[in-house]
Amino acid sequence: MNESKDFLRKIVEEDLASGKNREIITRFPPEPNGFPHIGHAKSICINFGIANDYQGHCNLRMDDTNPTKEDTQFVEALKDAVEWLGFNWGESVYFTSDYFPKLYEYAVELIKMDKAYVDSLDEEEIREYRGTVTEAGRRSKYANRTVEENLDLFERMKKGEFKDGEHVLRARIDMSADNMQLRDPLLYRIRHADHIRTGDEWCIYPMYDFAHCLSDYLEGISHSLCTLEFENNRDIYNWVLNTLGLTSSRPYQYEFARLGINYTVMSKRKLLELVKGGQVSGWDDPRMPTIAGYKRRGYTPESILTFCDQIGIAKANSMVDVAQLEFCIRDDLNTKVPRVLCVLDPLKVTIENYDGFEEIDAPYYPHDVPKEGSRKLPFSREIYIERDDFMENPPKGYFRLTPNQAVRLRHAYIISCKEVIKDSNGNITEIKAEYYPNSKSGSEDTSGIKVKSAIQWVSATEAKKVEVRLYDRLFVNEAPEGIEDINPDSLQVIKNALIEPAVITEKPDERFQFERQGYFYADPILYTDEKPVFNKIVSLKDSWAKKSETSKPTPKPQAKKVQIDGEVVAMNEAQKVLFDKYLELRLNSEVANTLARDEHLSKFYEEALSILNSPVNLANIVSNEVARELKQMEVSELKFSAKQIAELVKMIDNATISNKIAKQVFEEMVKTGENPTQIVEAKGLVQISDPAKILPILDEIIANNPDNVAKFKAGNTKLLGFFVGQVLKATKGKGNPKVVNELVGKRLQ
RNA sequence: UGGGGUAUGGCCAAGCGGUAAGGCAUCAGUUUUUGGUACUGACAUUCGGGGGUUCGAAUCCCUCUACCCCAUCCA
Repeated sequence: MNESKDFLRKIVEEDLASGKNREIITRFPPEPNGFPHIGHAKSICINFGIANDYQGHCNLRMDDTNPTKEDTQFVEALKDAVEWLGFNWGESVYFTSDYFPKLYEYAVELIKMDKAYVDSLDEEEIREYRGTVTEAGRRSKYANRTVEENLDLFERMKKGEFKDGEHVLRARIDMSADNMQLRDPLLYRIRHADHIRTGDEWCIYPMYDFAHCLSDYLEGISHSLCTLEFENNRDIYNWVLNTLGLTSSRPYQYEFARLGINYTVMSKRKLLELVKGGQVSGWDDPRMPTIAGYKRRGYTPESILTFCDQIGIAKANSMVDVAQLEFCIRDDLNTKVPRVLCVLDPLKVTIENYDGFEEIDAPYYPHDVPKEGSRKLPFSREIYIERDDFMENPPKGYFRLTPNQAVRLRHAYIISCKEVIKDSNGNITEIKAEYYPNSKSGSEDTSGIKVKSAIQWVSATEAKKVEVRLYDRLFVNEAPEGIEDINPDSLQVIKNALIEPAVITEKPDERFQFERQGYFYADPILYTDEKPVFNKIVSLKDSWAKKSETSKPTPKPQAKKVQIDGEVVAMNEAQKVLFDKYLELRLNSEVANTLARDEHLSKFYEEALSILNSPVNLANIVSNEVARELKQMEVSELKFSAKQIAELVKMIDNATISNKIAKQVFEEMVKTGENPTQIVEAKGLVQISDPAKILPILDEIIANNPDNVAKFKAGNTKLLGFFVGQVLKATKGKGNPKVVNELVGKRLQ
């Protein structure tokens, strides 16, 4: 289906193909300090999904290195979430705390290597000494303690001889590193606190940067996949493993963008605020973006999985539209759940010409859902319909019941309105109606009456009273900051909705479509037969509601953003001299500019120029191709020389090869450092300019692509490139593109 | 501001020098006893802006701009 793979899977496939890894082991490493949300679901899908795809394994690991924040209720929630989503972590759940003894040993090892030291600055001093993003930091005076002192101090830290914050263990890296994370990062801190698993066994705890890479290593993780904000931490990740010499079959870290959804908050801190502040009923409130919330609301694991699959994996920060998630759950439930009739806001209808009672056999599933099953729908003289489904003065385009418009009762008869009863305030309290006896739904309908819609209804005496909870988005703002953006109407509890009896007595499912309204879920906690409670999972799409909305205020003005160009740094004297000289050599000013501003490039260019007097072509290839290579390495590391470039350009100049071939040759030179002439000879890359040789190839291509020929002739000139490309491909790049171009143009005129 | 990232339709997202995939949303139309579903069609002459290289650039080079991350004893 979808052939394109995400960049992580590409990396994995390359590593497998190159033999770097034999087995793919990933891990999902949450900190048990909150309930997992849909962002975690994305991470779970990535880590478990990739492991599954490549017959590997994914560890579930609780990253429990901070005893003051973690709690066992969260480890349970995490396990629930993974399990509910359908993934299997195998034998056991891992805990970073299981590695505390090993981690301690590694720390001692670093101290012995003099790569770590005990610092005794206080918190504020440490911050101060770290410097800022623009200023280098300076090393603490404690950094020059001897290895013996450090060993002693660290051991005493472990023994509990010091108070919280008195000392920390730090890596000795570089206090002036551009990457702030490398400014002697903390490895261990003292925390006299009870840990959820180790209790009071430890009073020093490893920091994330130290514990994570080593835990990965210890578990034999091959690919450590995390979110973008850890990009800066990758350097320490590598430093720790490299410094400890843990380099064979070690893990590597790759980062992807975390999930953002509009009208939703996704940080654990903010979610915790909602829970603590009582804005929601708990972590599993159906309005919460937590896995527990979605589960409680009635989302299926499949729908979440599909969603994660649809949004893709990339490195660009993005904000996914909630509509995408809603689509996934609708799409899933559409083919799965029974349709039933429920009236949320009942309006009484008395069918004056109907006496008696009957049970109508009604299928649970519509014609387009291939599932079997039906129930009995009681029908009688008094029924209830949705208040919205009657209008005394309807707008045009209204399909439901009006004084002049009949409507079908779904699965039952067609009725028309005879009289509207109102109370003293003018509110409609009842409709007197008539039914058409020969209009019964199905083959029995011989009435010939055409109605515009069918509406839901329930029989007054048989209907069951149910509570229905309607949820709207928790926030009114597309990018909510916090509780100030909360939607005051996100929860609407309807105490007296009426539902057909089969739903309660037969219980054909726990999820239903209430016809014409949406999908609903029997609340797994509150639901009882005496007092049924349903959560709305999601509305059905409603093109009528959209149409009848008061004309939208936003046709959006949106002028195109004017982009202001910044100042370009001026050239210095030497550069200016070069620039002028290059202009005199008739170089394009942009090329001259590129060359003049880069010392290495200009030197390289001058050297090549001294060998071959072809200033323009040399300049072009140096400022483009050579510049690319020089971005990644020093001149001295280049495998090719200026002399070879001159040789290459010479072949372009005398038309032995085309620019296209030159690129191919250049690539080879980059890899092997071979002489261009040799490459051309060895590969037979001399270009073909003879039309007599090209024409037959072109004609064959034309014959094989009649569609594209037609399109081209119809004016789609973009296809010129297609034909040229095809010919070039057929000649393995040797066709002279200029000639080919001309020929295609002529041939297809 | 130093460093590290990222920019492709309203929202995601493929694409890696040769015809701008796909999904969501939107808009039309067909089917429909759910204003649902399904189906059909429309929806980027252009890839953050500007230059350059090339027969040909979203893709290569130069440059500018915008946004995100890093200065927790959090992860």
